[in-house]
Amino acid sequence: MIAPMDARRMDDRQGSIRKGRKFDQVLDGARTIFLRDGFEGASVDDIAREAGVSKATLYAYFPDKRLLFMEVAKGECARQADEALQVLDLTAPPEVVLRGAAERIVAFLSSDFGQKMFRICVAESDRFPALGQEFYQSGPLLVRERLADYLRLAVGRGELAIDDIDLAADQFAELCKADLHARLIFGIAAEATARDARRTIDGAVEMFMARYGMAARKLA
Amino acid sequence: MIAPMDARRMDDRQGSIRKGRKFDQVLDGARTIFLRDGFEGASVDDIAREAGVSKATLYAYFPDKRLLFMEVAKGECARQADEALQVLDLTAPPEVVLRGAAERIVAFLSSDFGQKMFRICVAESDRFPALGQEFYQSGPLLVRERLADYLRLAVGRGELAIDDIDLAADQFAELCKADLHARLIFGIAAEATARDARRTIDGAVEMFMARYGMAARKLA
DNA sequence: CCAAATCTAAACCGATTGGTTCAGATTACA
DNA sequence: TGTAATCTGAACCAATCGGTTTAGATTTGG
Repeated sequence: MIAPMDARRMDDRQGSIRKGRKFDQVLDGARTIFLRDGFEGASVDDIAREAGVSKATLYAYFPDKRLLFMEVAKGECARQADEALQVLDLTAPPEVVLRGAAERIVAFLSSDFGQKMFRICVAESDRFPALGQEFYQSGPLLVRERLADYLRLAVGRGELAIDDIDLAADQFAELCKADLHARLIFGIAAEATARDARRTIDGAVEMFMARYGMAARKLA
Repeated sequence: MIAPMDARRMDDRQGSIRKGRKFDQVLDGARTIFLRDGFEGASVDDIAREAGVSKATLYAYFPDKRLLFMEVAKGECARQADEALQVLDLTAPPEVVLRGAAERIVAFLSSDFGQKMFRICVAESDRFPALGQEFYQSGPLLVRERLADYLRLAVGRGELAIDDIDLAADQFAELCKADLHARLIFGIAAEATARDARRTIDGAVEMFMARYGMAARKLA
């Protein structure tokens, strides 16, 4: 039951709203409960209990439930994005880079955190617009931008032929969901088997290369 | 304020649980409120008021809120699916058939109903598993099956070359979401412009044909 | 026209919620 | 040490919720 709060004691404490010493406890507890029960489903009392903090303290840090959730979501998405899209050798052939990217995307979609956060943000994003936008920007949009950066690189190298880079990036990300995402999100499958993942990833890479690889250009 | 309840007075009244004359009123009211407020967000009192019916009557038809929502979702999804995937000339060239299918898929994703139902089902599908499964079966799965049927046809005709038909169908459906679905779902864009829709649809058809069209086979 | 089926309105229940308040304990800091 | 900041715990609030009950009105069909 010991929360892993290692290297984040005095880092991102810029213009935030914290005042005291139990800031991290609150955030950790909130993350646990929100991920377990969703946004509406999570009660503030539960969060305070899990955090080992009085409700008064919690409300001293975060003026309301939404702000608290936003903070949790923001931090966690940034963390996931950082540690996911780091170690990719962008000089490798497109098939290799794309496969690596696909593996990371699939891993995120399949993860417990990815699924629950997606669910919550989708659910709440019309009565709570700021949340949807925040998630979109630090999720799908970020992935698209990184992918687009690489695609531009590969096009410059003559490895790929793409006119609408943004569209291509979105298409690839979307292909990585095929058959997997819906089954997970709607609870048809509890988790993605390695076989399913491989099938989707292979399919995505092959399709992308068929469309944008240089081999196809011989026909044009 | 007159609900359009035309040709469904004495049709699907098989083994259901109705007893009286205000069945349709309840369902119509429930649909309105559920679509406006979501599942958790909708209060049974609101539904009864909108339906012009007492709460006691409502509970005489539907033992609880979930059953009521399931009935609404089931009926509405079936209706949408029927009227959407009907008028397609399957003998036309693949580019044409696929474009037609893509247009319908995009239209559904962009529709108010499509968005709200998706949101609700995603949100509720882990604390309410039957709902997620019901939606998956009468939504994504149904689309995939119809698409797969057509693809098999086209492959038999020698117009396409596909080994994993189910995967191809999923890929196509997924490509139709590129850049559109996320922006709508997370409230970045209020609605899809005709230009955006065309871009996504063209992109999906071109990519699919590049991968599975007969032209590509010349290389293998 | 009467009796059975259906519907109504409103009161009611127990539970839960997000959020507030406050007197007093604990901590940090100088 | 002393004082200011921080934290506690529990009581409290108003509101909302899904669902039940009941006594009586309305409709239906024979």
